[in-house]
Amino acid sequence: MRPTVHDIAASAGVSLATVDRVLNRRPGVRAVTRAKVEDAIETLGYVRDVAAANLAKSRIYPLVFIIPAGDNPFMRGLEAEIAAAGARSSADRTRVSILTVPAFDSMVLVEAIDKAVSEFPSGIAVVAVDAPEVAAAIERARLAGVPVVTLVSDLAASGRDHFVGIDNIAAGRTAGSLMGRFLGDRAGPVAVLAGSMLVRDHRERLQGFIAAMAEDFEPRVILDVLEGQDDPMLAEELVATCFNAHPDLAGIYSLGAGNRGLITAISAQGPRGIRVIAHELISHTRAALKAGLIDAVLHQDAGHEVRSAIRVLKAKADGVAVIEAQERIRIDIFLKDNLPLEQPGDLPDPSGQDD
Amino acid sequence: MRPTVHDIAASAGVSLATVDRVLNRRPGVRAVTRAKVEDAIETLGYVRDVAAANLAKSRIYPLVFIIPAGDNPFMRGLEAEIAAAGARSSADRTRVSILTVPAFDSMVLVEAIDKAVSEFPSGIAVVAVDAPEVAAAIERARLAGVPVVTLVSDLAASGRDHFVGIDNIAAGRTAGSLMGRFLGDRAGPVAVLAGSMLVRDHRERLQGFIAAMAEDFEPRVILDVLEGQDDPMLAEELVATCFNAHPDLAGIYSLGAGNRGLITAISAQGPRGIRVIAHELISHTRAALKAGLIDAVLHQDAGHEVRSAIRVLKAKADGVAVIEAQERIRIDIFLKDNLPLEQPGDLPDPSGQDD
DNA sequence: AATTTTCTGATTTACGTACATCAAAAATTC
DNA sequence: GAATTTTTGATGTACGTAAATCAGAAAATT
Repeated sequence: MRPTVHDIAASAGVSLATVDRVLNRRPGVRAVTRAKVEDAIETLGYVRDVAAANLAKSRIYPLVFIIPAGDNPFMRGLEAEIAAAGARSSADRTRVSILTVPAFDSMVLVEAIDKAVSEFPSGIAVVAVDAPEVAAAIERARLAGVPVVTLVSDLAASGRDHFVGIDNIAAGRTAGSLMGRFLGDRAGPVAVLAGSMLVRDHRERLQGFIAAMAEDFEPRVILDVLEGQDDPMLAEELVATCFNAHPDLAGIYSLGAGNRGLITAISAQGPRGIRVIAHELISHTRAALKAGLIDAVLHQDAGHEVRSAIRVLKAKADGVAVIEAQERIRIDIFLKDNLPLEQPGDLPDPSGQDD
Repeated sequence: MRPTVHDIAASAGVSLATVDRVLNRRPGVRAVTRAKVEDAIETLGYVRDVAAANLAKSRIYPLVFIIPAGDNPFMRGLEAEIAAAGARSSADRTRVSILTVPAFDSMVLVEAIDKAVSEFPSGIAVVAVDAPEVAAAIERARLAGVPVVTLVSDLAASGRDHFVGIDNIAAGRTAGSLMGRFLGDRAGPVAVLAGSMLVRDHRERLQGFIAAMAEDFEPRVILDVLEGQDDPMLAEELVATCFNAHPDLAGIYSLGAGNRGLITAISAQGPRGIRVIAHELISHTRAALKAGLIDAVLHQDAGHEVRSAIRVLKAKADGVAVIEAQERIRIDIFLKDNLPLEQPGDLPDPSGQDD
């Protein structure tokens, strides 16, 4: 049996109340007594029974998720996963709420963070825009004692407690490596379609992609990045223009959420054997993968990210360690041959694959 | 606040004791009264607080893992992950024990299962050999009321409650698809190195590989499968012989655990531009991937599988539902560009990436 | 109607921790 | 050494559920 507070008290030769004072950092314990207790805790290997503690405290963890608004399918899938986690929330003593803010707008995001902090939640998860004022807001949250994790897109030099998301440089490198191999000897330049260079994940993917292409597949021209603002119409227009300007285009890497526009533009072209690698498995990319319009899709599992964010925030709130390996988010690579089954519960988009 | 048993009792107009009898299926409740209580449960949306219940029961879950012995690095990594989960076990009220049995030996496996069942654990996780006698043993476990999950390798038509592992047909298809694309126009046959056709996962990978190659990359000869029994020496010999017999060999798919032998044989050959796809990211395949000897590694995360098996067995023991998406094991695809960092804790092998 | 059997209620203890209160003891200050 | 302050002990209640006991009520049987 694992030791309890009673065992600690007996072993240290003090009362239960004193043990409690030490454990919960309550005042009124002499340093020598505290040391005795901590000694007993150490030697007996006591670990607090969190379930019992939470029961006694009847504690709940209010968590706030701040994510971009708009019709970005990945973000809507993320929102659905957050809601799904919220529906299960009674089981893990957590209550999640969702705040949506306009995409790529750091000032509104800052306001949202400050507002969330003012209600002293147990933790905040935020899809960050990479700007100094956002970092400052997160720093304020930290000072207020509210743990913050960044979700999907990270933030340079901020005090966030943890980043829940994939290694986007590695994702870009992977895309580059696959693109290089898929192209083989085929000549022609490669285009890159992004959402915005204001978000760190897009910048990092681009960086990784260019680096991998340069290292291993030398004489390959990579055209200037097309910024589609994750807007289907704009993305379609940019891609179509690019097709016209470069009849010998060999491949496209779509690293943002402009996939609907991309797919429309490709379909309109007819089969030209262009290699296409995209991000996020949603209904459109899934269909395009099956149809052979897209060769590979890199993916991050929104459900896993949400559950991971919740676990991490709870752990930070309790001041306990997380299982690092469990919280590392994978870069999933999907070909048409390893598509997961579509879940009935998947509303518009999410692919439903997880930890 | 979520409703408690007291609320149910009040709402149904019965006593706490009766509610308890209904909730825990104790005898001595008339059908009409039971209906009243269940009604109240339904309308109030009561869900039992598992933490409090476990506290009251001071219940622990003894779980048994039965895995192959021998120096198969993946299995040793699995064992390490089970041990790691065991070290954390106090937190989740579980106590795991490990039984190792000779690989590919169904009779010994049957004995091990029967022995485990005889001690009435809360659940059993077993790396199955696909044989009828094993299925029968699992059926006996079921009849004894012990939940069973198969781990890594599944079992045809058995009463196992759940399979924790990847979709091996999809894994084989993915390998085929990658192989086809990586080869491009390069001529020459493709070899397949397996461990044993006695385990279902190897059979299914082969099946998927052949199917994908046949469908999408038609005129490509796939040589007869080499069965290396997951033995480094034998595997090396088989591969070397194959090299000699087929100087124009274009690719190798290693779907079992014979990677050390494979890598030795490839290194001995010098650079011949053969495309190699292997399974399981362990120290050898990781090094070979970095060195360019292997092009891609398909992987299943042992840590995730162990945690998933524990979650599922606990859920089955409690008779509650699992989060399906969380328990789906991914097929990880690693290129040299998306290798996860090596964890200091990774003893010989496991790659440490998870849910 | 009397008896037996089956249900139901009331109550208590327990799980491991949190938290509050009040008294007693020890240490500190003057 | 007396007064004060700080530290410690003892005790009780609470969290939500499990499980047991015993008495009493209701139903079924005779």
